[in-house]
Amino acid sequence: MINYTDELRKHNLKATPQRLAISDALYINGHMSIEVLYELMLKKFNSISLATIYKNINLMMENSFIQEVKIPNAKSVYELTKTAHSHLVCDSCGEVEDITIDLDAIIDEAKQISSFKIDKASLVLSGVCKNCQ
Amino acid sequence: MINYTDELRKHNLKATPQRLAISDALYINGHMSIEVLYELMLKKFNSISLATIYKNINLMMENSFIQEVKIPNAKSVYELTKTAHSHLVCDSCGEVEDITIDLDAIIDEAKQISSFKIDKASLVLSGVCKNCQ
DNA sequence: TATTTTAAAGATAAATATTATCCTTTGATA
DNA sequence: TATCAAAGGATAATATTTATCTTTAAAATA
Repeated sequence: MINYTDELRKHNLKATPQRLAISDALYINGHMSIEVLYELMLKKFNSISLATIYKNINLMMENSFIQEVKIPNAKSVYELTKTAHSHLVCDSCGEVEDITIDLDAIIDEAKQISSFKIDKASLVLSGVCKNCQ
Repeated sequence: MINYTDELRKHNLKATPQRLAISDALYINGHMSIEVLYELMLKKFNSISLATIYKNINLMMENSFIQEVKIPNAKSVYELTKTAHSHLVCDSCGEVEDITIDLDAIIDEAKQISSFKIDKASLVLSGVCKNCQ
């Protein structure tokens, strides 16, 4: 188990017990929706407020400690910020997995055929996971 | 100007004036949020209900007549369904543009390194558009 | 370590966004 | 043109997210 105290502070976030628990939950589960995260946090802090979840998620995003992953036909999930990567989503069970694919060639191609200055690529691949096949 | 009557019917959607107007608006504007679409439709039908917008957007999505585009840090926009393509988003003005890039190589790579059965790829590139540079 | 300061937590109200319901109207088919 | 299922409008009900206010606690500092 990692202690996220320093990591939070590096992102200008006070290391409160609630934030440490959110960090742990995201570390363990990888990707969580607001709803699921709230349910889980309620087990640890029986009086945690939903507003606390929202405030922390928003602040953690502003400070780049976590990131939102928008998924086709599903609610957003959140993950700890790590090196750039893409996502795999199971259309059957909803499971979200990280996958690292080099998108440089794609980005270069896009730069050539468009007039945009491109600096980020977000790729979500949908399909059926091993378990659901 | 295209007449979407037949196109709607092909997707099992009755061709009502409201739906024809929504189709036209999406054809002309390319990508629109619920909010902007509603504002625009109000100019044409001064008593159109917001519920009508939602009901139609949802039904049109179910029937694959339109598609939702989820964008990082912004509200979803909707577009008429066309052949598979990716999107470019301007972080400055929010403009969304279509871009066609072959993602087959990427999908093949993902298939090899994961245990998922992959059937769809959704790519959103972010940057700064010509106008905002 | 005690004190002070500032920010976060909790409770809850308010604001937004989305969906459901019910009645009226209308598009599509015969 | 008559019929009927479906769509529209009005609006209530839910769901989601944000704001406000008071209390509590993290972290800086004396």
